[in-house]
Amino acid sequence: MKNNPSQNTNKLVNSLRPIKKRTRDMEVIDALIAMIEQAGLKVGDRLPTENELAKQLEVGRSTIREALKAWQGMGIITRNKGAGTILEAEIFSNSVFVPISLRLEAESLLRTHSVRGVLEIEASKLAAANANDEQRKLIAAKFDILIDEFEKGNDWRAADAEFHTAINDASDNPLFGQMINQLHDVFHNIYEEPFGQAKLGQASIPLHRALSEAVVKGDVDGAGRAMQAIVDLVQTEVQAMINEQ
Amino acid sequence: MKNNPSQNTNKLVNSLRPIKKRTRDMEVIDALIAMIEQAGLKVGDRLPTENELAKQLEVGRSTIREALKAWQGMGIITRNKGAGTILEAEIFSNSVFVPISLRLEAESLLRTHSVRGVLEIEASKLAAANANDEQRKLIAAKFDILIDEFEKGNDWRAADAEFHTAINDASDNPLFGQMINQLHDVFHNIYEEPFGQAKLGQASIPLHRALSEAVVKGDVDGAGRAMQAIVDLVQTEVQAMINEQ
DNA sequence: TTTGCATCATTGTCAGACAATGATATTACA
DNA sequence: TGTAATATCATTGTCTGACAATGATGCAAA
Repeated sequence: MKNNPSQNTNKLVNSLRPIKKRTRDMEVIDALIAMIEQAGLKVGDRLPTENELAKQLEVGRSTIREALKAWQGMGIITRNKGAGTILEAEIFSNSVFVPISLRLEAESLLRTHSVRGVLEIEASKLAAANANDEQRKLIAAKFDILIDEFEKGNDWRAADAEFHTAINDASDNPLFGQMINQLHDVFHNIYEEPFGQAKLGQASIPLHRALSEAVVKGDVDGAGRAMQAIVDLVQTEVQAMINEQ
Repeated sequence: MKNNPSQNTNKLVNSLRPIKKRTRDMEVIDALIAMIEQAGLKVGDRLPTENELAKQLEVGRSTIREALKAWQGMGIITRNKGAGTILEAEIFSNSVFVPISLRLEAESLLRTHSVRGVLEIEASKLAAANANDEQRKLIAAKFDILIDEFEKGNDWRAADAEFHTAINDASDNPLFGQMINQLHDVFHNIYEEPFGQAKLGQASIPLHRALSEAVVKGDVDGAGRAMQAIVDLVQTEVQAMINEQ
């Protein structure tokens, strides 16, 4: 083996970062983000039509369409033939999107639930530690609503979601809430397909009292244990449902 | 207020699920998935050209392009002008995508790291509990490589990634590994932009020995503690880097 | 062995046309 | 007057054909 320059050049090359290729529709995306920020468009608002955008940005309509298609794939917008294009998610100039793919199977029910459980337990502990007075009051109030709906025999799922959202918001790390919500959606997408819409978690509602109280009084370990108990109970429900099937 | 039917209809309506609108490019996507599964295409393989796909599926090329654009937005494929379209992620007929949005800022560094930390700690504990002999051997071997590279002063980041991947794989829940990897990517995307490519985590490498040993010998609590120590150390590094800046 | 060049294949962009559909206004009818 | 059917329009979905821009490949030249 002779004197080989490739080793040296490799080290040099490794210190380089790939040059970003900027295609036209990336610039369209940037322009759209700027437009949305400047116009103050909120979730649910309608975007300008494709033709308007094309004329304004001086590009072809197909280019606009391809850019919008990428956003549609990421769930940022929805498009309706005959109607228009609706903004579905908050978007900022420095946003980054992380797509995670899952396979929809019975087993992934347990998997998503167990990952979500880990995150929710941590978020509960953080909430117990970090929540301010206002947030603690909100959590207590959401719990009252939840237990009220539950005891009246109403559909408590919306109240349950609000209760958990209040806790996740109080964790001081919005990423927990985001990921938990996404996993929640996936979870329900999975089990509603093959299993119909069972009210999973019914038995765990009474356990929420301990969670609420622990978070409100700042008992970090207690919050963790309470949430753990809820997660465990739901898991046995899921397991039973899978076995039945 | 007269007899109002909306209350009753609401209850009925709530039990319905939205009908999925099937547009043409969704069917193109389905056909593509079937094609990829049937042809056994792997990550890194090239897809047929747009013209071929259009002719084969008897749709216009623009329809093919829009379908591919959606996949591109989700990171499933990359497309290169002049070259072709490359498969970048495994894809299955029952995959579902979870997009998560983050803002690129210093604080989200800490946030992503803390969420990732929670997941990695749990994955380490699961690995200690569930790994089979083969996986334990692999983890030990990956650790040897890592420490070797580290002591030689080489770039240890690839070895580090392989070590953690071995642990995550042994957790028996692939979702942990998936989400951890995605967060890892986000983390590095964020900090490489404003901070250059610092070798974050350098000081934590020696701590990996305790983690490796605990996982290999099945010490669940020990694995959790070791991973927690690593996470904490990296967090202080990140915090210091942010403060410096 | 490397460099420069010609050629080809492939994706990117554009324009124009028509179809399909949702929203809205108008009309007909009870 | 209120409701249902209808007509009209705006908007997205799809197709066709064309050309531009670029990466890959093979060949010749240095």
